[in-house]
Amino acid sequence: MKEITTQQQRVLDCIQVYLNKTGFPPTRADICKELGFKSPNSAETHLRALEKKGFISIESGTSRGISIIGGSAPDRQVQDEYPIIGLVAAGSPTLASENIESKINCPNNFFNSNFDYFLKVKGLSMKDAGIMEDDLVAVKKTNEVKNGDIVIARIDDEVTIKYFNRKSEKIVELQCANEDYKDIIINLENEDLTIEGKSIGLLRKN
Amino acid sequence: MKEITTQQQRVLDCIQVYLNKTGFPPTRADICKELGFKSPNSAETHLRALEKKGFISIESGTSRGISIIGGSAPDRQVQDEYPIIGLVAAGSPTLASENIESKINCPNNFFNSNFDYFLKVKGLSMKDAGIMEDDLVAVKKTNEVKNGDIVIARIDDEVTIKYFNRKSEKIVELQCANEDYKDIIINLENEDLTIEGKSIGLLRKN
DNA sequence: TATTATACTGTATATATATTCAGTATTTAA
DNA sequence: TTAAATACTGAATATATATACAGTATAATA
Repeated sequence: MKEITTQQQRVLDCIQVYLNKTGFPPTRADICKELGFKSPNSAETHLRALEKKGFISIESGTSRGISIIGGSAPDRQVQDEYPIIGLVAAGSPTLASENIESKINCPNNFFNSNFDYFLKVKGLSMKDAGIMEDDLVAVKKTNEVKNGDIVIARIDDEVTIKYFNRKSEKIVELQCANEDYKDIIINLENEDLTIEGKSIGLLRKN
Repeated sequence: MKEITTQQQRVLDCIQVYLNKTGFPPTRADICKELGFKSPNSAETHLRALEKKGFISIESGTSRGISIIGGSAPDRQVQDEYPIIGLVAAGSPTLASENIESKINCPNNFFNSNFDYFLKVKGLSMKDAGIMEDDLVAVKKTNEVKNGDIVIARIDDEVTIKYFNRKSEKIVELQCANEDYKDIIINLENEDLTIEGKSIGLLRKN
C-alpha cells in the first residue's frame, strides 16, 4: 500500500463516516459538502488517487460505486443466493432462468463441499435414502462421480436423481432407493447419459 | 416488526447479498435483474412495503439510498450460530454446553419458522419420514404441538424423535416411521412426558 | 528544467436512477 | 362485497450523479 496524503486520508475517513452514518457510500457532491470543496472534481481526483493507491475501488458508471478495500472486510461468512430448480424435463438448460422456481440464501460453506443449486425432488424413487418429495437436494455440478454417489442424471431430456453404479465400461446402472421403483440400466452405446452433478447435501422445510 | 412475505424476504436478502458483494446498496434496476422482475416499479413497491414494515429505510431522492434496519448498523443480519445437539440421555438440560457437539452458521430465516438448535439423529425409527442416521433436525423449542407433528420428546430421561399423536386426554402415542420399530404409548397418569420441541426442518450433509 | 503528483475552482453533459402514473390480477381483511 | 395489500408489466420523466474538459497553483521528482 502506497503512501496516503493528508487530504486523501480525510476523503477516505469521510467515506467511512458516511458509510457508518447512512449505510451507503457518498457521492462526489456529498464529499465536497462534508469537506468544504466547491467543485465535484476535487472529490473526483482524490477518489482516483485513492483508487490508484489501492485504498478504494470505484465501479465505473455507477452512482455511489465506492467501496473501501481491505481494513473492514473481516472474516465475515460469505452468503450467497442459490437457485431452486425443479426436476426439469425437455432438455432446457438446467440453470436457465425459466427453471428457477425460487432462490434461497445460504452460507457458501454450509455443506461439506461447495455447490451450485438446489434441486426440488419429485417422486419417491429415493425414499429409502431419505430423500422425499419436495426435498431440496444441494447439487454440485460435476461429471466426476463414483459408484454409490447420488447423482443427478439426464437421459434423453429427462432428469432424474439416483444412485450411480458403473457396471462395466459400457453399462451404467441408475439405482433407486425404493423397491417399488425399477432401476435404470443404461447402455452407453445406445443411449445418451449426462451426469449433471451429484448430491452433496439435503434441505427439508416442514 | 410486522410479518414479511416471501417476495419481500427475497428482496431484503437480495439487498444484503448485493451489499456484501459490492459494498453499496442496489438500484431498483439491480434488484429487478437479480430477481427477474421486468419493471423497476416491482422493486419500488417491494421496497416501499419493506420500508413501511420497518425492515429498511429509504432516503428520498437519493440513488442507492437503501439501508437495512435492525441487527447492527454496519454489518450483518440474518446470520446466527446454532448448536448441534446429540440425542441426549440422562436428563441433563438439552442445551447444556457439554451436549453441544458442534455449531453451525445458518441464516435465521432459513426455514419457514425460526428454531433453536439442530438435533443429530441416532437410529432409524423415523426412516420412512426421510429422517436418517446423523441427519440434523432443526428443532423449535415449544410444547405447543399438534397431531402429526414430528416432535422431540423426553420420557424418563430419554430423548427421542417421533410423530406426535394424542389419542385421548391421558394417552399420547409417539409413532415411529419404520415398521421395524414399535410405537410408544404413554399414559400421562403413570409416566412423565416432556415435549422439548418440534421439527421444522432437516439438514443432511453427505 | 521539464515532468509529475497534489490540490483546487468552475462549467457542462450524458446517463444512471428514483419515482410517478396507468394498468392487470390475485389474495386477504373488514 | 367492497377495500386494501400483494405482485406484477410498461412507459415516461425529472433529477441525481459520474465524469470529462478547461483552467490555476504549489511542491516534489528526475
